[in-house]
Amino acid sequence: MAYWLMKSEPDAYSIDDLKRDGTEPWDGIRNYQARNMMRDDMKIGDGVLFYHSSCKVPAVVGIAKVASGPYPDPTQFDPKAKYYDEKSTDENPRWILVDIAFERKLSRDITLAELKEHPALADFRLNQRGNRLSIFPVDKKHWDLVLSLE
DNA sequence: GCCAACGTTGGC
DNA sequence: GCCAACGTTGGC
Repeated sequence: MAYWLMKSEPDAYSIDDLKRDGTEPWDGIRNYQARNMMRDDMKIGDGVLFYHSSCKVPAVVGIAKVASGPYPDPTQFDPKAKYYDEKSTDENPRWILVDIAFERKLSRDITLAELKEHPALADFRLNQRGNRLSIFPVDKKHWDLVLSLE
């Protein structure tokens, strides 16, 4: 079983939204590296740290899991959707996603500031400069460490 | 709102 | 294939 971190802006889609919905197609990802991970590497049951980005207090706020295999992001085919891609076709879809299922909220938010303070997390991807990727793999040791702070 | 990082686009 | 311009992400 592998572990991942997925970012979401809480104004757009928060951990409470995922709790309400239960399962959510992770649409709107328009970055090839992130797409490739969803398409090739994420397996049903993998653990996901749910992270709130671009907000007042960036933090890991919950745990989710991968809930489907890869399939085409439907928003790429909808001309009215924000994520419409005119170059994408049914035969050759460009954007692939997986479903994410709510598991639980953390008993408290683990803030980015707190993660940065932890010496053993210096090589955690979230703490590194220029980290813009919205999905990335998490080492088990980092997964365990982050959750040990809860 | 600023700025650093970095991905994408398009001219050549 | 190079690289400048531009757009986006995301912390602060």
